[in-house]
Amino acid sequence: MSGLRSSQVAAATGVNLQTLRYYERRGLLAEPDRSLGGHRLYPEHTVTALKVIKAAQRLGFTLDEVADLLEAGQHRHARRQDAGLQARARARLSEVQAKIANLQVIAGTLRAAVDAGCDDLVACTDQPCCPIPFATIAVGASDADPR
Amino acid sequence: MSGLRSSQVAAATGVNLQTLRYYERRGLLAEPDRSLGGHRLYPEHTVTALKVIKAAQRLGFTLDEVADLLEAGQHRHARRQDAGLQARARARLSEVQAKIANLQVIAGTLRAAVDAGCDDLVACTDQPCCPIPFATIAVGASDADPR
DNA sequence: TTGCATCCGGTACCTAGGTACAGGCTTACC
DNA sequence: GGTAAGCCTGTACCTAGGTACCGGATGCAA
Repeated sequence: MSGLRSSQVAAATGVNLQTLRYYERRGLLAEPDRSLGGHRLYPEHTVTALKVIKAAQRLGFTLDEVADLLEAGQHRHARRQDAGLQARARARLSEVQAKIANLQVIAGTLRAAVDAGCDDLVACTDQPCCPIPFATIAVGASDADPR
Repeated sequence: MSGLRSSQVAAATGVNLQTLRYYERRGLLAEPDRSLGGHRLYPEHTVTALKVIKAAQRLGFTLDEVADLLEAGQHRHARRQDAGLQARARARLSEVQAKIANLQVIAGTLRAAVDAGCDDLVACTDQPCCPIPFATIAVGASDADPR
């Protein structure tokens, strides 16, 4: 009985060895078979699974969401209405679009600050000669992920 | 001798009371005067300062950067070449633009996934009939803030 | 002066996604 | 069989930006 050793999987995917175990704890990776001595022996498709996980992360899904999506893919029947990749992708898409819109507002403000030549946050805020309303700017348009 | 009590400042700015002390520890707020019993008495302009801090945060600056910017605004001479608001705003602007570009790639991919009707991450990855290359998608275009 | 709301400092905890370390066992190769 | 590399579990730590809790002190009004 054979399989990939954890360092091989790590090397093949660029994922840290500790992270592999972390994903296992989080339920993203199935528990692999073990050697007689207790060492993990991964099946080949684990490499694919990790690539999928990383791709989904790059699309902005959290690890919890990725776990749900993988789960939903397994037993397709008896799953919640909005658990499918379709619905999640649509929801995620509108989040990403909202984020883009926020960032465009922010970019516009930064450009204005540069163009106006402001060089002191507090002075600009106190005096109305500065065109940038620092005290009230872009409320609710946080750069941070709002999820 | 008077001034605003911490709860008044908190209420006026929507900032948590603990956060006020946190900002003081981080050097974002000057240490205020105290009552005889040791209670903080804030000057009026602290409210403005907090609004500025929150605005700068919304523009995507970290608290460390905000502290630097406030510092730089105080003693304008003898400061580093790139410490000014101008330079920082320019740098931040290009970061924001890069982030927008990344998100646009991600949005495009999500749209493709929705249009193609994929509903199973792993199946889509294994079979080449799916137009979405989950295993190789948008490498380096993480949604996470790359700073 | 009593009573209650507020504030104090210090410390611990939270999210998200990992990463590192310690001490001991296993595997592989010569 | 020896030995070095690799792997095991468990636990602690990291970033960033806060938030919560505790026991005790203070402020203020009646």
